[in-house]
Amino acid sequence: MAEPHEVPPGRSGEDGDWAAGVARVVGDRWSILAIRAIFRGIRRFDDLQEDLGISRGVLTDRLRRLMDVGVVERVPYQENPVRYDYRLTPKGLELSPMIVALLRWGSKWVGGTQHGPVLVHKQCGTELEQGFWCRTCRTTFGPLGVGARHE
Amino acid sequence: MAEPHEVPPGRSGEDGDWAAGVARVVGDRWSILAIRAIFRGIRRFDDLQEDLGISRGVLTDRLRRLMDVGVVERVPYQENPVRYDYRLTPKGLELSPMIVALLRWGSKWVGGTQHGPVLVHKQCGTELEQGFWCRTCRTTFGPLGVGARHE
DNA sequence: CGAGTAAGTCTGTTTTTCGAACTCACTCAC
DNA sequence: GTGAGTGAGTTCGAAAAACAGACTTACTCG
Repeated sequence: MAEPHEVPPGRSGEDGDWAAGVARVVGDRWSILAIRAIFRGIRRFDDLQEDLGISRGVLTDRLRRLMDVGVVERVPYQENPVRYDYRLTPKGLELSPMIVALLRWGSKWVGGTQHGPVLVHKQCGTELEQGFWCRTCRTTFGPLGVGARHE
Repeated sequence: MAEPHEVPPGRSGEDGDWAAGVARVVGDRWSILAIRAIFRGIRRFDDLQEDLGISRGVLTDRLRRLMDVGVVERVPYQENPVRYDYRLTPKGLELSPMIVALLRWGSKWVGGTQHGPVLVHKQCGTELEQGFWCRTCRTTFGPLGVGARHE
């Protein structure tokens, strides 16, 4: 397997905004794990804290950061006293291809013997494949079929 | 848009190995950026250091870590003195769906006005789509079509 | 009243991260 | 054969972030 040089030319340093924005989301271990936890339906501060095994201060900070970036939102589910649900915004929900890619990669390469849950097409139960799809050629393809074009 | 609860049941804390393994790869801002840089063809220590704008000590550490995990390998391209190319292993190359997902998400949501390079199907130049593919139904689908099955 | 719950904040200690300078082993130009 | 350059690191002290766990606030329920 060769490396696909052609993916994105230019210096990484140039897109400081890309790096800055994306790093705030996947730039540390807790952010992705938190997104994954919310993605799977855990919504409250204490539940997240216990599920992740993260210190409360750091969780506060990460959630605040994810809200700043607009990936997570906090909606009150009661007043007096105010209590919140954390949920993914549409922007956050669109991270799912990334989460799924990570989940699949993890279960293939770091799972050891016990594989985690297998992801399937809900309608028919077939194990899903994730890949790139060309609408014109009506075909799927892997990493080596990817090129880049500048706009 | 609703949250897809059904993705992975169980506690996040249970899969300590998943988290541990995966966190070593995407668990900090430099690892993903380094993988992305190598993915795009940057291979040498000094080039990586300049491209990423990372401190040398941290780069040394990250590369070592990625080698430990087996995502990156170091191959000598000369002796006397020994000098190395860093490249992705097959395991590392298979992170490309994740990288691509991140690239696309980033260019949609954090790019601002200037969009980065558009990823295309190399054979025909059509902008690629990334999604989930069901071999049985011969169809692509989005995050809400994903379910989970335990093995 | 006392216990419980939810969502944090606060504190002092350990870990990471940082930039910048330094090392080592070699090559190439003069 | 001396001086400059290169590639791949290592070492240093200072600054930032992460940690566990106790505390706070504001309610409700028995």
